[in-house]
Amino acid sequence: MDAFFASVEQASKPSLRGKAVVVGGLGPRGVVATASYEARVFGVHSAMPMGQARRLAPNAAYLVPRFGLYKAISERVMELLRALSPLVEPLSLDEAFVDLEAGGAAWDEASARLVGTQLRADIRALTGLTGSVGLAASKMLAKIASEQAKPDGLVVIEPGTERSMLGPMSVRTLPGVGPATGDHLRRAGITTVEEIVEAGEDELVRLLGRAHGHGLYAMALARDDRPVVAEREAKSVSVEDTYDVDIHDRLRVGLEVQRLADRCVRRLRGAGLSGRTIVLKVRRFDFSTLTRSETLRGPTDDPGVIREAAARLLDSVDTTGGVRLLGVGVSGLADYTQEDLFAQAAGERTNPEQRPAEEHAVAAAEEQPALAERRWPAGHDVRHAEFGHGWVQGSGLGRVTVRFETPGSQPGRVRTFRTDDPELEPADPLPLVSMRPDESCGPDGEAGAVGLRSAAP
DNA sequence: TCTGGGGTCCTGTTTCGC
DNA sequence: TCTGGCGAAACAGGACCC
Repeated sequence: MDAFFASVEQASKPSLRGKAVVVGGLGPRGVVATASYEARVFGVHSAMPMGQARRLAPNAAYLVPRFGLYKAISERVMELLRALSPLVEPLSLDEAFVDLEAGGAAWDEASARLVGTQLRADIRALTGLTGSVGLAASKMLAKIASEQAKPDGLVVIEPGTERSMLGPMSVRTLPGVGPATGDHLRRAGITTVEEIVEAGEDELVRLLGRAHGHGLYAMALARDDRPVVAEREAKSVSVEDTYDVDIHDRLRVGLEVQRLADRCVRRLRGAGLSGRTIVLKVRRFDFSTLTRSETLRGPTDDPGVIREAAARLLDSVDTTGGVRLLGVGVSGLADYTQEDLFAQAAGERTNPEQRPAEEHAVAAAEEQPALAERRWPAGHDVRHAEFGHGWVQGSGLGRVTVRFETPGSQPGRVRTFRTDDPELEPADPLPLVSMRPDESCGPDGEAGAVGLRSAAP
């Protein structure tokens, strides 16, 4: 489901359908998460600085992402996939591999095509969104097929045709070849997949190192026997913040690191995990990034222990000149168990009486009272006592502008209120698909990328 | 008003324990 | 007791992905 976030926003906001929509961070250092196809026409694409996007498409709608809503929709689609096979490997909220052979859902090209077509119809009926399907004998090829299929299509790569299809394609088509590797290969005179094959495995290993070299050579030959893995356990948990302006005050840097450590602990505990290695990440004013890590004697989820480790790590970092980003992470994860207590004792940190106070501190660090404009993030749903359901078009200077419409309605009218208007309150998103089956509310031209893996006959 | 946030994997180097 | 060697962890950085 490519342009997934933008598609969801268009589906839930009738006035945005057919229009340029950009979802991403709206602060001075935000970047584009997803641009609708209409916005891409202006040259806007993901990972682009928001400021640049605004220059290219000044009249687009700019919205903050609503992960909760995207996640809920994603889960419904994943359920559809799991009905096809127990082997479903989500890559992100909007993409997954399905091993159709393992599920017995398909065994040859014809049956796979049928399953793919039905799946796309089901996704549309269930969510009102369109998804694309790529069918092939391996994960790599299914992924390439799904890229070709979007928007709103289905592509099959037939066994036997893989090599000739890949040959003329850019090396950048292959998963794992980004800007750096692409440049590296280009300097060696390699720009297409068949040139990788011609260069030979030894040359690739020489250029890129063992793992990457071998892997890429195999990919170029369309050899990929990586299995679809249903449940992969998380290996790390981290949080990070980029600040609107660089932080110079060392004291403030320390405080932010503590806040991040607490947030990280909340996520860790929410997932029922603890971890052994604490990682501090610092991006300095000049965008140079460094990490410092420390490994404890055993896994912990104790906020005091993690805060102190992060603080120690910060001691070894020079922050003169200012920092633009700070992050705290935990890796070396373990399921949260009793032996934690032992680990903490071994880590000679916390005394038990301290713990309740720390728990309290973590709870109290819950999101701070928001600023007036922060209460009305662009794109979020609201309800007005008189005018009903709508969404925030923009806010500032004590005013908030709301468009009153719902997924099933006609494009609605806009009204402006004071940010402290008592009749206005935040609301939950409405379902995208209305109960009436004859009411179509598909977003326009949205692409999907559900990679499917089918059996080679 | 250039460059997010949350991850994974790999590599080269250093450290540590036996 | 000193030293060397070796392998496993730890550590730091970088590339990549969505």
